[in-house]
Amino acid sequence: MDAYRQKRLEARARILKAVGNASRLLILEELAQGEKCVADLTQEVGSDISTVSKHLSLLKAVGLVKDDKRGNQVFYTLLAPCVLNFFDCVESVLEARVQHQIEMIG
Amino acid sequence: MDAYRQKRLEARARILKAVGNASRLLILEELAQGEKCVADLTQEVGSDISTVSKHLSLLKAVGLVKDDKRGNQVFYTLLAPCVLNFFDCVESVLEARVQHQIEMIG
DNA sequence: CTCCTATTTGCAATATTGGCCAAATAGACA
DNA sequence: TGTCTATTTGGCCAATATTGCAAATAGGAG
Repeated sequence: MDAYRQKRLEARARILKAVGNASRLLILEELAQGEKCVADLTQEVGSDISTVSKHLSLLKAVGLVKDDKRGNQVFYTLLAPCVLNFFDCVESVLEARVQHQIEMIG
Repeated sequence: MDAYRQKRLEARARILKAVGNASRLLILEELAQGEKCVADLTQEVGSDISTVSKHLSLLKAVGLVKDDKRGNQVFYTLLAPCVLNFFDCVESVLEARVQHQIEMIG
């Protein structure tokens, strides 16, 4: 495999890995409704605020969200609405698997 | 957050996590062209065949691929063509980030 | 059955992740 | 300036993930 393909795969994997975590998935779902500050998201996620902050900085690093500092709060915005399509696809995979399991039983 | 939402997020995250790995991403790209056996995929990935086999069993466990044993070979097939849309979305995120960096420089 | 090939599984080493706590930073406001 | 609030960063630990090697398994051919 050539080095270019390798780099491209790694770049893609980095983004997908960022989405592949329950807490970050929740954050993305929340941000899909509109911008929110770290404290609000922390309320939803239920982890320590420092943990949520790190999740957000990872999402920002891969380009999925952007931040906007206003006063002493930081508001995060979803930059890639297409991640919502991810969710649909993933949902269909889940349903297909359930269907498959039903067939195995029956 | 209610327990149902938690479970749903974890199930989704499990699938997305499976995609968020360069080797598995390569495997999925290869399988998008049609079914392949473990040895063929190993050739592409460049890791040990046991490693590739483990990647495949993970992809199968989350329902993204299925396997079909024929003779002494095992052929894997992509079950969720919609993951290809992931790739488009991820690509657009990558491009947007590059664009953003250009703006920062300029 | 024996041998050969393809794949999977078990194990151990190493790397990465996710979490909390504590400390540092940044901004608002007196 | 000092204090309060919001967020980020650094350190650390436990849990999980990734990998390769070696051994086990499964199927085809002689």
